[in-house]
Amino acid sequence: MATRSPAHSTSARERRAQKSAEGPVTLQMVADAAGVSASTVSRILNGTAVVSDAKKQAVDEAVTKLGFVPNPMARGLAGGRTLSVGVVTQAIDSPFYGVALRGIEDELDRAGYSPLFVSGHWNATEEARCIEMLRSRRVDGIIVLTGRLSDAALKQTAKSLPVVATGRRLKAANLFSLDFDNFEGARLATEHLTALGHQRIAFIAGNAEHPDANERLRGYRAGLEAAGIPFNPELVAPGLFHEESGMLATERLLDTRQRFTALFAANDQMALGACLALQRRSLRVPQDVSVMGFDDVSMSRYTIPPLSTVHHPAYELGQCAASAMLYLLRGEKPTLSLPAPRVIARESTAAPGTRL
Amino acid sequence: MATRSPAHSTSARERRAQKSAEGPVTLQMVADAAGVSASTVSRILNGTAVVSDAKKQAVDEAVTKLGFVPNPMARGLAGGRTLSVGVVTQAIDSPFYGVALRGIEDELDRAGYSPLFVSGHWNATEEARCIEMLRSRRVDGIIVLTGRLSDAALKQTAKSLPVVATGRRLKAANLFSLDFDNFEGARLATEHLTALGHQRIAFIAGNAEHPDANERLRGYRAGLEAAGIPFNPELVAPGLFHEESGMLATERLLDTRQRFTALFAANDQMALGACLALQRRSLRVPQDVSVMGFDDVSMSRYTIPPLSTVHHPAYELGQCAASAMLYLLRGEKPTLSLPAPRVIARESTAAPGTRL
DNA sequence: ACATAATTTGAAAGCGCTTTCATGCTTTCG
DNA sequence: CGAAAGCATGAAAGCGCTTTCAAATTATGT
Repeated sequence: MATRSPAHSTSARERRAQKSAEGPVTLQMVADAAGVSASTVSRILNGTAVVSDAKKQAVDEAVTKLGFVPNPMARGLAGGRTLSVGVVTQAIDSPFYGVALRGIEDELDRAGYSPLFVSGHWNATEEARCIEMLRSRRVDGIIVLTGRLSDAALKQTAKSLPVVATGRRLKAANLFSLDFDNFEGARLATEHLTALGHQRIAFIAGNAEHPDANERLRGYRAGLEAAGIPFNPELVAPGLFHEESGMLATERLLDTRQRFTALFAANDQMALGACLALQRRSLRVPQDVSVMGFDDVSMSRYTIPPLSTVHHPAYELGQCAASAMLYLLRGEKPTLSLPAPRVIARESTAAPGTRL
Repeated sequence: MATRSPAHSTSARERRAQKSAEGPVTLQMVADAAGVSASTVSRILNGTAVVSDAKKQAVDEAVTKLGFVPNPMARGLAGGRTLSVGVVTQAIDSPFYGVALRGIEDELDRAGYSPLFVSGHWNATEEARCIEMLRSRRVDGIIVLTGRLSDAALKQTAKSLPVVATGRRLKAANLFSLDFDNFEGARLATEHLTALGHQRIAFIAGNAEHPDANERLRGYRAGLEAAGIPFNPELVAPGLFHEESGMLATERLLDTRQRFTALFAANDQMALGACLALQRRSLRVPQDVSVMGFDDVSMSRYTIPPLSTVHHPAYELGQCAASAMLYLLRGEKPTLSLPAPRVIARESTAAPGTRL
């Protein structure tokens, strides 16, 4: 480590001063302290080669004594890895995806990786921008939580970077996809309702461009069919996956004067909005109409009444995605799958009593 | 850029091949393409020095033509900056902090910075670990959203890195703190209740170690006092800021047989739990007891009944914090403050009617 | 016009780490 | 016992960029 010539040492001096104060300990310093070469320290730290126990000991001591922490940027620059994985989420403040992010964070952390979260806001263009940004930050891999990006685009990025995508079902090298069985979940939910005796079940659909939304609609129809109930398009209203839209959809449904004794919303947030709309019309849940949600967002246990819903394992989803990424990064092929959907019957559903 | 000796070019060749395939374009490549030196390109990119228009033109063209994206790691290593700021949040999936994170993300993004989120889980030790981790990643600054870390620790960190902290009020060089007026918010909420005619107002407190919690309790007492209502410790129950604890606290309150016509919870989540507990005891909100929350989490508009609460500007909080960090990074002194608290009267509060 | 100051620009030295490559060693075997 | 092998280790070459330093060029002063 050559010292700069004293003539123009202004910044050099500053930096040095900072260093002696409490500044970054470098590999070289550790090497000096342990009386070995930098290469050896690096080798020990990474377990890249066999090193005599004596030196290993000395280095370990020096590391703890100096409190050495490798500089990830230098490491990344030199080694081509950053120990960070990009996560494209849609909205960091979504009650559902938020917990998935926590799952990712926890799992990645265990392996010494750090997540880099960026939000695509359900917008393909923005998602593409996010991915570009993550690449420029040289993340080691990318996890895409659902979103609107085309499968082709995903496969394309998988050509240069391991990719894990949720909410899709696609096969490609270097790409692992993880899909929750939305169809089955919705079918189960519908079955729960028909088993209770409901015949006229309304449905609030999700955003049509959203892959999950269509699966859930399909599941609803399948559930109906299994119970021998004809599908009535007048009983389904479009929604946007948020409370407000659930409320509006319910009002619209009510206005059509179609009768229904149960209402199944494609997610909990819309179900919540639906409950409010129902209440405003003096309809009681579940006595007058049963309401069923989907996702089992944490808050659903505490709504009034507590919402019956389909459990969608968000945390596990995040964990699995992260875990799969870790496999990919190690060059292995992940073989993971999500828990099957199951309905959580709480108090918003009951056998049809009073009719609408 | 010297080429390695052909003898051991295996990896070099691979890398080169990858490069020509679609790989990372380097500064040097741009320089070559534009017929200038790397230094010049760097200068142009960073606006570090005056460069002739002709060269600037040529470089700009080369950059867009090759689609050059600077490698942030190299940049960080060389320049000592990473264009990233660490954000220690408490739980990435919190309904309140989630939107603050979005505010941070948006604001930082505007300036070309990226946030690095880590969760401290309301645990001082973990927060310290997070900060350590962020330092090791060489973030340019750290934003700490409330949390349990000691002020001293924060000041210490500020000695080597700009720090913006929310939920505190402390002065130090290189450190900016941003505090929402929880006291005033709680006072206002209580005032809202007393103005409605409530005399017996119960309070569900937050976690005692949480700074905000105490301020809110103080505000409650101040509000009571202003209305000439004596403070009754029997009417306050401790909570943990989540739904379950709100529910339990309410049950405990009900069990003491203390009468109250209104219930003020230190946050919306607990208020929600309280509503559920009340409902289970066949107490109607607001006819039998008015319920007031705090935070105005997005979901509160849609609870049954829609929750009266104090608006806590989470998004703005995030934005301000990020903006302040940007100032600090530029070496300027931020002068920002948060909007004042205001109560949002919805349907969970009303004049006392039936008594308990 | 000539010397001197002011500009632009390139060469080169790092930033802190990984990874060859080469070098002394110790080991093994004919 | 000497040659071929095997090991642990260090020196040095980058990774892609920023920033000095000095050289080259141009503008300025007398």
